[in-house]
Amino acid sequence: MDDNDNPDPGNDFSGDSSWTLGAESDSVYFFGSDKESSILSEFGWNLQPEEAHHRSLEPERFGDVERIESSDLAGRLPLAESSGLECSAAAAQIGSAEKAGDASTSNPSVSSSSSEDPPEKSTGSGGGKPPEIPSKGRKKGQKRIRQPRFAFMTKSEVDHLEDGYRWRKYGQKAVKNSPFPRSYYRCTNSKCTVKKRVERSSEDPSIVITTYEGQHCHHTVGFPRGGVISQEVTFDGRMTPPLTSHFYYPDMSFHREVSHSGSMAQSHQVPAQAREARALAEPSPQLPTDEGLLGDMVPPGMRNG
DNA sequence: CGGCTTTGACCAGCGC
DNA sequence: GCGCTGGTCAAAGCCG
Repeated sequence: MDDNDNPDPGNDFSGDSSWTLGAESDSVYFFGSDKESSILSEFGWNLQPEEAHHRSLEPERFGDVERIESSDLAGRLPLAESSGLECSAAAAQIGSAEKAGDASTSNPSVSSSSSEDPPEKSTGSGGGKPPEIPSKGRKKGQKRIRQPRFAFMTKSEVDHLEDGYRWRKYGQKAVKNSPFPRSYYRCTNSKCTVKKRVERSSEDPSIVITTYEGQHCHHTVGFPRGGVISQEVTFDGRMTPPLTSHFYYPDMSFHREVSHSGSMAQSHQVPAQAREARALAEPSPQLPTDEGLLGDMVPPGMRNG
């Protein structure tokens, strides 16, 4: 996208509103604009510039994350848990609400058009056909539909954090401006379209940036590999280091900072509105542990299990 | 043998 | 229109 030597426009705080606070974040938290301070303070956030900078990631990597205009905030916050939705339907429904500027949540293509649906692989496209068709799987002309994402940073020595779900790696790419490759994972559940990207921060190699896309439509499988809770907690058999993650919930429009010190229940600086939204979506602040790491991370609206 | 990772190639989107 | 980059595919190989 940008040149290596060219300072990332996203990192340029003097730039305009293209900069967003959350790595994955939304247009709500603008840097370098009046919007920023007003909205942040409205949410009860009181970020110092340095802190904000510290929290920020390279936005260019997350530019495709759903953006939520502040005016749309109220409508997006109570992204209710759609417990009854089918896997693909749930994903498609969410996906349909974004990307397109129209943001009309009533997309009739809900059940059929999600390009992220399993059929993409199993049926058509490159799947069973001999390499006759030049296109490698994706239907041509069909827009890739992005599902809501959220990202969080975790100080951890292991790249792939155990989160209770099983993932299949389907790709790895070198990323621009980073010596570390980015890995692409997909949920092994055939009906689940959730993906995640894992990469290390180029600025702080000890930080793992995990980006989830989509919504699980099933429960965790427990902790299959090793049977213990998240690797970073049990790493080396002890609770070291005290993990700190920064969460960015573009869809929820709030951020949460969690200290992993035994319990992950500590939340700081959660905007009041967001807390309200959370309260609406989840009856109990104490999530059942069978949700695994994700259970405590994923905003209620993004879970569907 | 099934599941998973690796890896090179392909494709779409975006900025210039 | 072109080039760059991110994202995905799928064949091949590895491993339990």
